[in-house]
Amino acid sequence: MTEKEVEKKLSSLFGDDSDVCFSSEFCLSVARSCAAYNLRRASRLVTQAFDQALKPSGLKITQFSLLVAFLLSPESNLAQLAKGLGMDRTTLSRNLRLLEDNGLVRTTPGEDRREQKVEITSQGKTAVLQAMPLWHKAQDRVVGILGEEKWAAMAKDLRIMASNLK
Amino acid sequence: MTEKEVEKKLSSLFGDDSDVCFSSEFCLSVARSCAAYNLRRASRLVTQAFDQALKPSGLKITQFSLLVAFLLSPESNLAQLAKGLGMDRTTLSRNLRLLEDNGLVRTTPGEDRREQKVEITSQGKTAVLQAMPLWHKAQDRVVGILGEEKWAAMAKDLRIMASNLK
DNA sequence: ACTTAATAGGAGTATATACACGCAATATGG
DNA sequence: CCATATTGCGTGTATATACTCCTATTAAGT
Repeated sequence: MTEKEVEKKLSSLFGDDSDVCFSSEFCLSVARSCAAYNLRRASRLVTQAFDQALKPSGLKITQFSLLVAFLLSPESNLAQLAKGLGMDRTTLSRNLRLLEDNGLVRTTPGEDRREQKVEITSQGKTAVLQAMPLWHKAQDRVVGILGEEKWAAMAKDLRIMASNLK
Repeated sequence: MTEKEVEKKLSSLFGDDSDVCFSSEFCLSVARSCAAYNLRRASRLVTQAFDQALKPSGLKITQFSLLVAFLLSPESNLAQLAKGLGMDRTTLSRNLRLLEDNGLVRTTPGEDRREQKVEITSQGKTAVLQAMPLWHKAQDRVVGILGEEKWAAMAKDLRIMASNLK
């Protein structure tokens, strides 16, 4: 089947919409409005900014965030943590193993022997302390783009979106 | 060196701040304000929502976005596209290869024989057409959380952040 | 107590992402 | 014209992410 025949078949299947669908205007409106595209792009760029800033500490922003999360919820098991982080359980497991291999956290079985409890090590604490001023610098830079107020509003809305999708 | 000795060393290195730094209050304020954490979490959850919705089409939201981007900028080479997408050049290359392996796009060398031009195939167009109503459904669901207006404002701010970090 | 849920977590596989490095083609300065 | 710089892109490696299936442990129902 030639390309033109396919085009005709598409037209018969989807009607005149198929032309509209491939128009620059339509594609542009999809790209500009798409929640996933806009969030993912910003997320990529912000992640890069933080990772570059954190480089001297040897941590990536994902790892820094995890360590702070462990400090915040030392009693949680992995599933609870994953839920709070809006992250798949298995993703957390794997990110965790990396931190463990680097000696930043320690995992111990809970009383319920199915559970794993996570403890931050002194090495992990040192890393967080080293990273903290670097984090501040990146945070100031990124937040400075919109200004404190707008960022606070966006952060609030991001949390609302997250809590509605969990 | 025991854990306690490490704690003491940390205190002498960083002063009283090290205690403050590990307090729940402080960690909570970091987690609540961190641009990377908040964006990444929302991005993960929104991505999951779109991926689930798009499942019947066989596309992930990343692939759908790329196809729409190719439709929008058929003249761009990979580096230009990557810049527009706020994505590393090599990431785009690899995501592209996947689409090519699945027959959704075709790459041809440009006149400048260093360049690769990307063309969407008829199979790719069919996939986009199939995915479009599914995308709409996910988009409506996600945007509905905040409402059209707030989402439009957030999308605008996300673009501002992105353009300032590129 | 025994059977059956339900729960906590890991392993296999696949995609998404980026950095460091290297190669080929083009552009540029002399 | 040639040497060098620049540009466009691929590969190797590492991390981040999630889905599907699997095992071990505990909870619940009878």
